[in-house]
Order: sequence, then structure tokens, then C-alpha cells
Amino acid sequence: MFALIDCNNFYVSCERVFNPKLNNKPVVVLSNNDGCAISRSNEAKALGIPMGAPAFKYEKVFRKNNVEVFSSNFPLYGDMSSRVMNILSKFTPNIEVYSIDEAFLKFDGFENYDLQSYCEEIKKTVEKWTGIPISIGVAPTKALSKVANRISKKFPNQTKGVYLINSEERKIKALKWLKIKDVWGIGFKHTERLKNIKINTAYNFINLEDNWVRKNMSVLGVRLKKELEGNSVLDLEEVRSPKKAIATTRSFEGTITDYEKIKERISTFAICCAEKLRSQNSNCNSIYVFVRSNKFQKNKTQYRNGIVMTIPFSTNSNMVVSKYAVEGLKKIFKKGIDYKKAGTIVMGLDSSENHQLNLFENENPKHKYLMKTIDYIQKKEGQSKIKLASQDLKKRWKMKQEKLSPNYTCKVNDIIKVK
DNA sequence: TCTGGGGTCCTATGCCTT
DNA sequence: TCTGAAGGCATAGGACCC
Repeated sequence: MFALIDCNNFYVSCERVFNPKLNNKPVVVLSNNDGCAISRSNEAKALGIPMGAPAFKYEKVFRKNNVEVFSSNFPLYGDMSSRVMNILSKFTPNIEVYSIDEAFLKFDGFENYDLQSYCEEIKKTVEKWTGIPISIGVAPTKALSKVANRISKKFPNQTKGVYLINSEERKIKALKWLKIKDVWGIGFKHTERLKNIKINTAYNFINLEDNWVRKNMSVLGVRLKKELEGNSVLDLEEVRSPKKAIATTRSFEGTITDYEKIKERISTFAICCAEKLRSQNSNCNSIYVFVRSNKFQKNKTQYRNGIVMTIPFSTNSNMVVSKYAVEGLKKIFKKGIDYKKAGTIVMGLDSSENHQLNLFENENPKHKYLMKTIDYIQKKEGQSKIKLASQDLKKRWKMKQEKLSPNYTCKVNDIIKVK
């Protein structure tokens, strides 16, 4: 049996742990740049604030209903997440951390356990030790445990936050209840396609022919169908496979048309990627650069383009990565466009130790030592003390984070004081 | 004025080699 | 040398996830 553990309204719950005044009040946490709502308390949901609600459009709603609004504080959420995961791993050796607020557990050899009460115990422990409320769904497959989890969350009074799909009747009932758009793995496009042929629930979906599913939804659709039928085809992924790409992308506060200004951003994004590479001891051998206009301003000229720049050797040097990124930008930059978003993604990662030397072209060996020194100084003196000439020395643009909570668990000065 | 960021996997396509 | 089939690989784009 699989269990899906999901933290309820995770970011909001994290804020509440350290600020109990927020309990029973509408609370929302905004995305990076304070752009849109990405976590809402039940009270905020009840006010009709949808997931992804643009903050500027909902300002009146926030004010009128005294909604507590926070910028996202990822260091805090990451730390709370690892505390929760730590506790969960005490209950079974088989755990897959699926995302910052979700984990799959596998109960192998638990035949003699009463899983209902065991899960109630898990829930109680996590809430007591961290203050984070969770929901648990248990079922014979991962996809069904997602469904069970949804039920536990939707009907907290009846389920007490734990629901098991452990019989054929419960499975059928759950699948008939679950709307197609809420099925794990079925997004907007597939929902439209399925609705067109009168598939409105998960139960309708499992009654489709395999051929149709294969043709229209690829092998992923077929896998999903099997899982919902109760045949487990997705196993736990306990070891995190190494990352295949590292991205740094941002939307701008306004729009930018000037080449030099975009170049400065791209250079900084590339350097940020290089720093992330070094912090996990890897190199890249190519970098993707993209720019795009504002897709919401339909009356303006739309333009989006990107390019992969191959680097002839493996590197994590600020200078090299930045140089290729800017060369890429030169190729895709078009004059007269109001750019809204840009980014760089480094690809073809390998670890620093075993990277291959190129027969003809290699990195200047001095870079390695220079980067070490830079990282050392940054760590000691704070970020952004050292810049390349391609970056703007005076200007300091940064994310909008007007409503940031303290880093209660990660910064000494922000630790709560008990008087 | 103001709509996130960071990932994954799959498929179609074109090119090259055997 | 030409031709067609088949596999490997890189690339672009679509769809999905949290």
C-alpha cells in the first residue's frame, strides 16, 4: 500500500506556526515578485480567492476582508519541510519526498498493521512536533493514494484527515466522485479533450479504450489509467536522481526594451546558474537563453525566442557561462520589443570530479581557483559583492518582497524570543 | 503600473550512420 | 555508387507537476 502525505496549505501553515494570530483568519502567500497567490488558507479560499490570483487584481478583496498577505519565504518553508520529512521517515524506511510539501510512503510488510490508526498516529505526531497540519491518503497505487488524499482533505469532518481506499467499492465510489480535471496527471489540455468526448470523471476515464488513451495521451495516459484501475505501475523513487538542468528565470517589474539592460540581466542569470552549479559540484556543457514579451498585453507585438548555446567543454565558471549566454542573447534579441521575462537554463550537467577534458578546447585552469575565491568572498561578505563587467555595478534590482516574514528557523536574528 | 519560478518526461522531426 | 530500412542522437515543443 502507498500513502500520500500532503501538508495542508503548506506555506500558509508555515507562517501560522510562528504567528498564531493568523489562525482562523484568511491568509495568502504570494509567489516570487509578489505576483500571484500560491498558497491560501481555507478562510481565504472561502472568500473566492483562486489559486494563482494576481495580487494586484485582488488588492481590494484583501483589504476589505482583512486578508493577511505574505511574500514567499522559501528558506523557512524548506526548513519546515525537511523537519516534516524527517518525522515521516521514522514511520517507514520507504519514503519518496515528492515535493516541498508532499511525500509518498510505502507500507511493505505492514499486513498486520491497522493502517487507519497507524496513519492517524503519523498525522498526530507531525502536527505535535512541527505544528503543520497534514492529510493522508492510502491506496494500492500512487495515483489512487492521490485520490484518497483528496478525499481526506475535502471531508475533514468525516475522515479526520486520513482516508483509505482499501476495497473495490471505495475505489469505484472515489473515481465516480473525482472530476476529470482533478486527476493527477491530467492538466488543462487533456481535460478539454476528454470533456469533448463526454469524459467527466475519473471513472469515465478508466472505461476508455487503451488504444484511444495511448493515441491521445501517450504512454503517460496509459500508465495513469492502470494506476487508477488499481494496478501499481509507478514505484517509489527513493533516491533522488541528479538534476538535469538548473534554471534562473525572472519576470521584470515593468518591461525592458534596451539591449544593454537585458544583457545585464542575462549575464546575472547566467552567473546565478554557475553559482548553483558550483554549490552542487557540477558543470554544464550548454546553456539555453530565452526572452519573451508580456503575453498578457495582447495589443502589443508578441515575441518569444530562445537558443541553446553549446559550450565546447564542461564548466561552472561565471565568466564562461556568462559569455556564452550573452552570445546567445545577441542571436535572439530583436529591437523594438517590450520584454517582460527572460532567463537562462544550464544543461548537460555532470559532476566536477569526473568531467571529461576536451581534446582541443578547455577552460582556462585559473578560472577554477578564481571561482573558489569568489565563492569564499561571497560567503563571507554577502552575495553580490563581486560582479563581472557585464553586470551593472551601480544598479541593484531585486525581487519584490514587500511582505516577507522573518526567517524564524534559519537566521539567528529572527529566532523567536520568549519573554 | 502590477499575472511566479523551477523542474520533469514524452513525442515528432530531421540528420547522420550502418 | 545508389537505394531503402532502421537505429542513434540532438533539438524543439507540448504537457504536466508543485
